[in-house]
Amino acid sequence: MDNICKVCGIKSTAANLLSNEEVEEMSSNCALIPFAKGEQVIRQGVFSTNIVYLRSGLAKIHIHGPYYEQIVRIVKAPSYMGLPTTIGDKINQYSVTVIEDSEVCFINLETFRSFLKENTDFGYQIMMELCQSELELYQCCSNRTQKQMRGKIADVLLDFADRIYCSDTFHIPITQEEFGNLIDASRESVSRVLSEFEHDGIISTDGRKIDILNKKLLLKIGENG
Amino acid sequence: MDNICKVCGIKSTAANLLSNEEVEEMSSNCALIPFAKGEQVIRQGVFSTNIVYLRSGLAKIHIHGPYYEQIVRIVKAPSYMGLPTTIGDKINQYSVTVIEDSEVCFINLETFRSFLKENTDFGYQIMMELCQSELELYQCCSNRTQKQMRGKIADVLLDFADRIYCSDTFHIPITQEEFGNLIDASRESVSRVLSEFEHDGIISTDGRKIDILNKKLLLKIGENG
DNA sequence: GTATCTTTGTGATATAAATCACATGCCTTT
DNA sequence: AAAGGCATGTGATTTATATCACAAAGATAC
Repeated sequence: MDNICKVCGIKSTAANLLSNEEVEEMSSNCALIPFAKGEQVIRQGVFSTNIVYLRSGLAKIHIHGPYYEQIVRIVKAPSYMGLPTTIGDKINQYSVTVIEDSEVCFINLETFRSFLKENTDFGYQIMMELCQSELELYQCCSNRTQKQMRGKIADVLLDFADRIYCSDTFHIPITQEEFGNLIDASRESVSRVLSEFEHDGIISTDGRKIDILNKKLLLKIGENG
Repeated sequence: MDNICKVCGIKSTAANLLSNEEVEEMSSNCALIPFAKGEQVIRQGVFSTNIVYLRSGLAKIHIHGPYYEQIVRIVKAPSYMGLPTTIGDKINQYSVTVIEDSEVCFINLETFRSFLKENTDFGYQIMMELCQSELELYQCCSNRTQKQMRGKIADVLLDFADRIYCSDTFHIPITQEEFGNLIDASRESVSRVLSEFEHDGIISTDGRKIDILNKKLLLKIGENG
């Protein structure tokens, strides 16, 4: 059996705390699988059977709402996906779908659990990551509801530029419909505000391609709601 | 030194997994303090220095938003408060204020950390609780934005009845202004919908006292948004 | 017990954003 | 290359809810 995890250059911070024997054990209980844009990795409502690690690519976390499928957030690799729903609850409480071609590692849940129980450094690191993502959710909660559309759209554009693509020129990886579901707005409103931003010289667009021209103003719009 | 934690009848599930020696150590590094309604236990923006355990009472978790202080959720004792912001980040990312007279245990952070590192059962249990609260936040996120006022108000009333007070008759522990901040609505709208519910015979009110008369209908309003 | 502040109730008006409607553009499939 | 389907742009209209305004009722302080 080849020890694929050992040679993997993009292991998680937690996995780097595992011993050689543990890495080997992980390797034997882990599968690296390519996912094409649009394929679903975790499905809300079904049993969770594996830990999911997004090795490369980009994914959206989404959840059934009363009216539409709400996109809660967009996660960039490398990152575990859905830890709380996998280790905390038997049934997935939300879905994860890849929005760019990605690589996903499926790690056997029992193997992962045994690391948690036996390697306290590993457990501690995973716990820190859970804490971090919970804190981000709190932020999410208050921004989502108090800001108005222009502010929320500005925030998302800045998030793409700064966190996801690390460039002021990028390609929006979701449709305007999904963009709306991410910020709780209608597709039409997203389109209108984007046009408005372009008209005001804040961005330039070419299809899904976005160029941020006046970042300072965009930041200000984001702050003021 | 008296071992107050040993005789405490409402220890957390995690604390019940500690050894006698550990309980004794916790006892020596822990203070039980009464809090009066309205007093703040955790303040956003300052250093976190202790683990906070709400032993009895009721508290609200709130966070600065761009326009108002958003109440994220209401937590009933017994429960740890603000674990992610205490162990995950040095600076509190949100505030916790007691909304009924309560008892709070402050546990030394380093003591708690040492339990996490040395007692894997304890650590595992804390991790499960973190997972659980993160999942609740996801739910929060989608309900908060997709439902309209009547639905959100119905949900909160049902939550008070079923989770918080376990009775269809109860006293609302927050002002209508705060009620609004919890569901992202204006104070006036809350007042209006409550009047409406009373007029429709769904609830009866006497000041802050609420009696749920038609729970089935309330559930339906909550579901339909 | 009176005065002051806070909380609540309710009408009138304003407004952000949804919805509806339809045109246009773009990708994919054959 | 044509056809069909999905994604986008933009105007007109509707609607839920905020905001404004003020009165009444409770709570708290003096």
